Amino acid sequence: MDFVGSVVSGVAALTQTMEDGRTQMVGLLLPSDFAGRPGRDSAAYDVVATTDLVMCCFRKKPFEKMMAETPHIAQRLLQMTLDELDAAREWMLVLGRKTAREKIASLLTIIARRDASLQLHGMAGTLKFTLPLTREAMADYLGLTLETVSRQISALKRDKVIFLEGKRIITIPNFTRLLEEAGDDNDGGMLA
Amino acid sequence: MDFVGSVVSGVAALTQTMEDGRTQMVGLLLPSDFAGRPGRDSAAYDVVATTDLVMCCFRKKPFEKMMAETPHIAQRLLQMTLDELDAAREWMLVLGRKTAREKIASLLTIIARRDASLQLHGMAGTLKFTLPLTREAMADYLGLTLETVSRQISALKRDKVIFLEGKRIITIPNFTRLLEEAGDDNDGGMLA
DNA sequence: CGTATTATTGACCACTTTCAAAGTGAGTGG
DNA sequence: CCACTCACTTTGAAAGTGGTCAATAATACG
Repeated sequence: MDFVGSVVSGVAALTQTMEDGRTQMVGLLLPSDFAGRPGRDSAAYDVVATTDLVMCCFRKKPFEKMMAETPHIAQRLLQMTLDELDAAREWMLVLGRKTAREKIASLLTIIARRDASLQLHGMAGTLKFTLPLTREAMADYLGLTLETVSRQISALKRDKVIFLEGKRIITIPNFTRLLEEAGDDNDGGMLA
Repeated sequence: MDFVGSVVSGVAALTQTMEDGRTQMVGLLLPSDFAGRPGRDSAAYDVVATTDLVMCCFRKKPFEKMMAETPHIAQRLLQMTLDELDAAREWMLVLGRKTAREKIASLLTIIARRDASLQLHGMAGTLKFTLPLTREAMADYLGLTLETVSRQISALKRDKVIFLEGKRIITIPNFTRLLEEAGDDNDGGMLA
């Protein structure tokens, strides 16, 4: 990886894989997210696009030079890295302590929020968005099997927490209900 | 949290807790680790000492001032944060995809490595160290119950991967064997 | 259309959890 | 000094969640 850059549209995944093939997604790059590690040469993870993807890239060397010259940029980058760290740690709670159903609900919550902020509309009323991940990618993100993902999505549909059009388009009639299902009773004041 | 600082001796844990009491450790602060988030006021997690703890602290305000004036420090901090991010992501693989036995072995691996680098000896031959965590703290780190932790430690002992003196002092006769048990067949060149 | 990929569903099984009981050990006070 | 207590740990049996294997269905694509 000789580049750094940020996602313009589409979705990419950072994944780690064990020798026997078990894989875990360790980061999800949605539009506006930054990728790459200034000051590092090692590519610690695999980065794979899960949809068509447009990124805005810079060669790493000039970018690092700019960083050294502009303290403000290093500061900004530190803030973004701290945000990523927060996201990773929140995800550790999901992976370690939530049930399969809660995991699915948590993922939908994240995607819904990101989509809402991108579309510049709030979280009130019904939300509708396209899942940018296959069931398998969701499973890799959640530490589940794709069968379990499928079953839990069916269960959430049966319980009317979500509605599906086709396999990818999801409607959420009541976001608060989804948050409850995620075990995140607290809505974090994001209902704005 | 009006301080930042680094651990001199002892161990502290960063934990996140759900309303119903389920808790997940999201970071382990061992000697030489840094704690605190320059530029942030929110304390996103609980920080609890799990042993007697000595830290070297700075008030956050003057520290941030120093950071703004000394670009080198911001750079260093970014590197440390990237390291933490790597550690968090490695842990996501553990939480999401490893079995209980592999999880225990992975944790022992980390503690053994940290202890070795602190004691300034390599990973060859037999290693011996004190577990700085209760079974419950280990369970919270690994996303398991304390009973499962206890059972798996007993199993590793039965299989002679580890030896115990009392409940806290662990001897590892063959580190490579432990790595295999952790599912990390690759030793990362740390055998030095 | 036919083939390949992705998704759903079912039956069965394994691993981890839950609930419960008993064991260990350090520290305290009689 | 010993018995008592409390926290921590170990162990067992039963139950449950998610995994595995397998068949079927839906969708995309040539």
